[in-house]
Amino acid sequence: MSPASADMAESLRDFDRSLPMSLMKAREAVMKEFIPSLREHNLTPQQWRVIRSLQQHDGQDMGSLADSCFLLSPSLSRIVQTLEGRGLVSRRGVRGDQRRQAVFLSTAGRKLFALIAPKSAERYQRITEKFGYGKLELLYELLDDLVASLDHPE
Amino acid sequence: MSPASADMAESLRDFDRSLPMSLMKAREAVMKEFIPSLREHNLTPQQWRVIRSLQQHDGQDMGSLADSCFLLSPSLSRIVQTLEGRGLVSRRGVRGDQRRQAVFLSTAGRKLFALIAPKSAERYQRITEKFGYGKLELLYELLDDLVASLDHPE
DNA sequence: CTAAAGATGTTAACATGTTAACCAGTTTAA
DNA sequence: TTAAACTGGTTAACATGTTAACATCTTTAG
Repeated sequence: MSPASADMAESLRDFDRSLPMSLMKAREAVMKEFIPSLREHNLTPQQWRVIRSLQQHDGQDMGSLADSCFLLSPSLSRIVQTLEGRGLVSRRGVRGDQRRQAVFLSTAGRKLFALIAPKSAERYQRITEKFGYGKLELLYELLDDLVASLDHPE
Repeated sequence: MSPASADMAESLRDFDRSLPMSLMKAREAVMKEFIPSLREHNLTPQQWRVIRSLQQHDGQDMGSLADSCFLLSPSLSRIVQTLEGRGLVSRRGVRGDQRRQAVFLSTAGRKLFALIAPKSAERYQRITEKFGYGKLELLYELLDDLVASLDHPE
């Protein structure tokens, strides 16, 4: 093997220690706690994010819903269509701007939220206990800090 | 609004503060630093993970490759097929066990790695500087710790 | 007022995530 | 030894991630 390629291999972090990888693994581990109860109700994590967001602010348009759920518009379009097909949400044009569509949680959607939310809260509680409240807060801070550091390239 | 649903909404963390969400946002922010240089060479982050892993341990079989890249087998199957089609990797049956396929980086694959790796290392360097080495190490520790906490449910 | 620019969403196309089903080769146990 | 169980890997089907193209409606510049 040439010295050049050996040097380059070493200049990269160990494979199992790359930052995106570690963040992904942590996210997977956390999600694993929530996904089973969502699957019982045939919901994906993304669909659940949309429902949760609507529960807090009903009638958001697609744009703000995409922002609050951290989803790209194409994904959100499909997800809302699916939820609409299942009767969990409905849409209505916004008067005054015919481009906008406001999305509303249906009664069935609200019922489903009420069914899942307690379990979800319980899982959070368990994670907080297992990991430690202080460390969890520290982790949130570091993550926010990291995003802020990278958001301002100048 | 009924008191019950209000309570449930409050019992969940603020929407923009859920743990999987924060981890995902941080990962997105970090990936944003690397994706452009990968896209210049028509590589996805996952394809790059496979190439990096092979650069370190050439000739891994699909199973260990999936483990080291943190990919599920179906995803890896497709990715290796794509890379094979582009002539970046090749496969060979393992003598002694006709189920296993060993994957090797081709000369073209090694060349591509050598082209991208320095930029990638440079990005890591920039991230470390912007965020701070100490905080980065602390973050790694917390993430590992979190995964370990959740891996042992008992 | 009207054409250009901008905003809001959707569709298309391709890659990955995820679960289940499946196939072929290997190991194990009766 | 041979059928059952296991292992390594692929394929299928559906949902999402991602970029680009597009259709509409709205605003704005001239």
